[in-house]
Amino acid sequence: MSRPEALSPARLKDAAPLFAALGDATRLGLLVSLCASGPLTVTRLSGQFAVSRQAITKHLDVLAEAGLVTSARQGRERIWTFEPKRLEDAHQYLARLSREWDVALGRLKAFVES
Amino acid sequence: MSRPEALSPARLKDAAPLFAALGDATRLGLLVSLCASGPLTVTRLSGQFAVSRQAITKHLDVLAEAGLVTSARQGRERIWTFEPKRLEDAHQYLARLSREWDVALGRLKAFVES
DNA sequence: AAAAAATGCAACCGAGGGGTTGCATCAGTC
DNA sequence: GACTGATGCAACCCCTCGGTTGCATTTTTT
Repeated sequence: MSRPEALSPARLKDAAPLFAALGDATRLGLLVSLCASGPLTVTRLSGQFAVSRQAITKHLDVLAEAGLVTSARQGRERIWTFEPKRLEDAHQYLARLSREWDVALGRLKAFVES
Repeated sequence: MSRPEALSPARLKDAAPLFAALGDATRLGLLVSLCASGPLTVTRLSGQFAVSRQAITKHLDVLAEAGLVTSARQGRERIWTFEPKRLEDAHQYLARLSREWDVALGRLKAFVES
């Protein structure tokens, strides 16, 4: 059993694809759009970017694979929706790293003062 | 003037490379090592991973480019140190996105109730 | 001064990422 | 049923990424 805060290699393998999905300006832009304007279709989204609709589709697929968006067919169009859960996961990873660093600093301080 | 919380395209262009640097399991592992064990050299770090020293060097260069680590020559070796500032930046980006979403939800709620 | 350790530099390689274009398909609309 | 709009699918292209190997360079150490 590992503490829930531990940053095990297994956790890293889960975190990496998540951050990778966030590591593209167009994809971040898509998330912002979906956050601000609410659920949208591909064609509507691609109107806001300088790339083709198919390129946007691929980006949305990547975001969906990472769990950052979901989609649902509705008649002849597909609606894409932002999914805040995974964003919280990403936040947790960063918090854990940060905490690990603080702990290390504490150890160093204790060592210097001893 | 844009509010400091706004997620402008300019901010996204800054955030994307940062998240991209975090989007690799080996690089996340390097950050964890540097956090937990304190500043280390390349050879010492590469001992903990299954890839060559040169591969680790490239990863460290990527992390340095993103501002997540710094390095300093010391005699015949180079010491790599974790840099917590940029991690805080990443955290801020996520928080802004999350907040934007909450605002949108609030608007939706107000609309439904009107 | 010679050997050993730590790093730097450069070329190369295969896979995947981001983008495009063209065409097929499917669902409303007149 | 014919037309139009929104997607889906597939092939292709170029370039970056992660990784390798081989060798040069710089500092210690003996």
